[in-house]
Amino acid sequence: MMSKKKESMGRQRIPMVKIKKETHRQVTFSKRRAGLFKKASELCTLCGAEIGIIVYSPAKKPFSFGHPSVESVLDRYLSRNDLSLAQTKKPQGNTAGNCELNMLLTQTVSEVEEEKKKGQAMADVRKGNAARRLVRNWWEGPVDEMNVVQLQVMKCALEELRKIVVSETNTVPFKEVKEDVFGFLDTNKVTAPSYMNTSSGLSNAYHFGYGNGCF
Amino acid sequence: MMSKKKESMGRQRIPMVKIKKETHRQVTFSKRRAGLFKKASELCTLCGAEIGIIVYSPAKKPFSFGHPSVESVLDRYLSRNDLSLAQTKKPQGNTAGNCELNMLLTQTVSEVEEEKKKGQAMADVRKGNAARRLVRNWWEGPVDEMNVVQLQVMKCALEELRKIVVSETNTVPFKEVKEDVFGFLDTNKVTAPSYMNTSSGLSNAYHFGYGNGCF
DNA sequence: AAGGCTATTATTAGCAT
DNA sequence: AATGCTAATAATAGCCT
Repeated sequence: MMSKKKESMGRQRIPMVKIKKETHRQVTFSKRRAGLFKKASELCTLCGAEIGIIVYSPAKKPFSFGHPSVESVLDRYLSRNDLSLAQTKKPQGNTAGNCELNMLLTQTVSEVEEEKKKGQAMADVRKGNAARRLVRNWWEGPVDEMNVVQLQVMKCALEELRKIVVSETNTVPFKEVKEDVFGFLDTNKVTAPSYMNTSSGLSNAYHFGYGNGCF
Repeated sequence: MMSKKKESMGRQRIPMVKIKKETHRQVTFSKRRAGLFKKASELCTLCGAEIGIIVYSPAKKPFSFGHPSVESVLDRYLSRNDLSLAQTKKPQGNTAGNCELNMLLTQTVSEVEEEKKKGQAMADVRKGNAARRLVRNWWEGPVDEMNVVQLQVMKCALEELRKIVVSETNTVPFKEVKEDVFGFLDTNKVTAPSYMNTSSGLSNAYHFGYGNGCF
């Protein structure tokens, strides 16, 4: 009598490696992309978060999700409200400061690595800064190209920054930071450190790198 | 013998609305953010996708995920390096241009609508320009959202401006200085990289809006 | 390729630490 | 705030249509 053994074999566990079969990969991409966006949507609703997601399919087609809009989120991210280094760091006290510095350095290293790969060292040499910025502002240019007013403002900003640096330095044990930061160079991760917070030079976001073993 | 009824009541279904309890919301945010990033990571691995995610917590803290890096993905998105645009649309010739214009207008309208909702008409009125720039800077936001450092810098800048107004108007081409330094009072001058000028609704990504009913 | 359909695996809500 | 636990819900792999 008809107990067909199984209507389907149901969900099967799959190995976390790139799916080889082209068609299969495409299907999985569509389904999981939808799932990802749904998760994002729920996070927005439940927690009042603002999220921007950009996905490039294996075929290089772009997909995006945004709340309240992709632009508003990118906007905020790119304009680095982060002279706010202070804002995010302050509340935590020194342990957090340690972590934050660690993240900042880690991210910088990551950026450097990527820039090297892309062979775009040119733009960086000018500043003696390996990490190129997506968004450039007048104060990022050569000092000798600034006008008097800009220089004044810059001076003021630097003084404020110095205050922060000094106070941070007093509370953060450098040795520990150094170890933490360079520790990840030992791993063979290509793109990013493990599931760790990193603060990018571009807006001090807590950044989460990609990696198969990370999750 | 003590079969404790339940070790836990297990996962409970929760309504898809903003979680009211602050602490609870924070916990959920952390857990689900991790889940979201994991999903993204898996999508990268399984399908070879490139993904950039930016999340702002309810407390406005930024978090990001990126593969190969947030910057590379945003960069591509913003500059519309995406081949799909050129590939699928270019061949069409002027119909494509038409489409692009349409998208630009649509995007602009969306932005205006959003600005209105957010009650930030100010920035637009100031310019008498409906189309807001993608990239904004911290000093363009409400003063009460600035942190101490930002306020200090802003104060400096304003003082410099005052000096100019008071004593240098006659000798210094005010207009020029103003545009250079206080570009933040006129976003036209600030920051926008060349590729931002290009029209179109910001890359023709397939976009998925936020909404409870969407998923 | 885009939607259903389960049987399974994966994620996570509520608690406890 | 972060981690561990467990029962329950949610996502989805493999098939079909």
